[in-house]
Amino acid sequence: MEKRSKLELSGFRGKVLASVQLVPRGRVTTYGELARFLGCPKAARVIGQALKRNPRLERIPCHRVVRADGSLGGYVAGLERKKNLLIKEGVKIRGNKIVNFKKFLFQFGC
DNA sequence: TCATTGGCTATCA
DNA sequence: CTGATAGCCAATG
Repeated sequence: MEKRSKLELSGFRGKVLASVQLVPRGRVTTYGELARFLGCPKAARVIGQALKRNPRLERIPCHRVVRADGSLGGYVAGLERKKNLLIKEGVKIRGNKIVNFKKFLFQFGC
């Protein structure tokens, strides 16, 4: 085992954070897709934990991560904040869900 | 070991 | 279509 910097996080969290950073602006991903990409499709909940436990909120675009059905899910800084950011990126939102969500969905390995 | 969690799927109104 | 509800499952602390 190599020694890791303090900024490096343990397995799952680190993977999640790294993967989220791969999501370009104007696109969104889901916890489930992330989990599947990491190899644990059922670990979607842990993805959320990792995102909320991120080392730096500004560094991780957690606002680009939403639920599988397009609902915003949750956000440390408040759902309104997340909504606002997504709209700013060009995502249309109705209520607490994304319109044409699949259209903005970013898939890993594709 | 237990409790917690920013979820997922399925089902119903 | 939207929303509300019920089980499930896996990592973190």
